[in-house]
Amino acid sequence: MVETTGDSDLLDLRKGRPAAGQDPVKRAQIIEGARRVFIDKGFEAASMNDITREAGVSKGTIYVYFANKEELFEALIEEERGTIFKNMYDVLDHADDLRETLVKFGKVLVMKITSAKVIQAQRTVIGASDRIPELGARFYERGPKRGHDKFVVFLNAAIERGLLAIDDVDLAAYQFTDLCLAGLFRQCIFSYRSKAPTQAEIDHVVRSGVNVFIKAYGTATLAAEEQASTSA
Amino acid sequence: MVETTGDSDLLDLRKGRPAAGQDPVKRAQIIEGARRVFIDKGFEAASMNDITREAGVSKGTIYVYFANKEELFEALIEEERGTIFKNMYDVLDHADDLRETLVKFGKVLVMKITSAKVIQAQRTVIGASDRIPELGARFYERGPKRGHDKFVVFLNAAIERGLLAIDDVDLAAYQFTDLCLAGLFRQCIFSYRSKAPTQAEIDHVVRSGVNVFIKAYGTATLAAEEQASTSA
DNA sequence: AGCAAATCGAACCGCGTGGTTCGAAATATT
DNA sequence: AATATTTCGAACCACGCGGTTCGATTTGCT
Repeated sequence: MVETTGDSDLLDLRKGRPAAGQDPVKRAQIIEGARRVFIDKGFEAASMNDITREAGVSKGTIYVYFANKEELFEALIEEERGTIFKNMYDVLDHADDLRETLVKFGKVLVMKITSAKVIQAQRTVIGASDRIPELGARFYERGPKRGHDKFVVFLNAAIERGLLAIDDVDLAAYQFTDLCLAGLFRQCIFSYRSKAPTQAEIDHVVRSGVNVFIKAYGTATLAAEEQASTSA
Repeated sequence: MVETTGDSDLLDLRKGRPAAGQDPVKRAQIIEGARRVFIDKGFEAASMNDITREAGVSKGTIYVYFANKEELFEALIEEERGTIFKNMYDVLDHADDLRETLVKFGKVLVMKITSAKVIQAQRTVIGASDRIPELGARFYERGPKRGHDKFVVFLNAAIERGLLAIDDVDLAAYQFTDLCLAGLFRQCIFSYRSKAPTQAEIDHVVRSGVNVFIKAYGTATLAAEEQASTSA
């Protein structure tokens, strides 16, 4: 209702000095408090006073660093996204045996995405996506989508090596991801599972997923290579 | 806090006439209002006054039918679940060509699950699942899970007919579902797609998913049958 | 028409909301 | 030590919250 944003923008332009709130430590401290509150209460149920309490920072100070609740929430999600997807796709860079690389990649992927922390974060984002669609879109685009693109590159390389034969690589990449997550993601996100899948479960699902994927897209060349390595 | 449920149950037994709040029309009217408000604002942001307004029913009356906000919300979700999954698995009963049955099933599944309405409902449930895990669990159990079980039965029948060879049928059922949804569900739920997938997209993804599934689990018998029908 | 049941609608409760302000206190910088 | 910058913390705002109550009104049945 109140047009404070426009005013402060004008103030920012008035001087070169950007108002205040530039201490990264304080900023991190606020976001850390915000994380605890937002993640376990959701966007709507969370109150700025809760965050104030949890962060150990005065309300006034928070409003120096973040214009409003929504902006603080977005900053938090941006950070969460970063830590979640960091290093997730490193396995793809090691030119290993194709099957084993897929298995390793699948495991990392499933383990991260279905971990209790990440599921909770995703729930928060999904819940907020209804009222702030751009937030969910940005999360997906800079998170899962970016990883998907890296995986497409990986698949194309495997195709070039004659190991895979895929007509729609983009779709195949999605298929692989969802084969690895088969059932697990939906179960976790709906709280049907109260706990994250065990390592054994993940192993089983991922290995089976890789089998399906290779049976569908693996070439004779790949089969020959695998035959050779097992008989060796 | 207030034990109205137990009391009214006693009252119900006392006379043939059920205490109050038993008019299914009024009840439906309240739930319809609740639907509009809950679905587009989420559980927390929705207010009972909003629902009162939207349903055209007085606050007092609502509290005759539902003990509190949470109970009303649960009743709504229960209803939504029912309408969403109704008739979704009918295609499985028609003993058709296996491949075409899978395609039909996949299409219905994806179309329903990724429709704007259903996505919005799922977001609401997921968002609320953080604070009311049993709600999400119940939704999943009586919705997706129930359908999954039906599909497992279908797959077992196909195995018995010698058309498929599957070691872990339960897992394979999840794999099929997620192959059909490849990428789409996550994109929709995170608002990365602002609109539901087109019919053409669904066709493409489902057909590809079925191909992968059959390449992985189809038997020589199935291949021979398909060969025969195409050459006929 | 008469009666009992259901519904309405408004008021009340205590409390917390997000947002904003501002002087006092603490902290850095010179 | 003096100064400039941040942070604190409390107060204030108008408002809506979920929940509950209750007398007046409407409704439906006999």
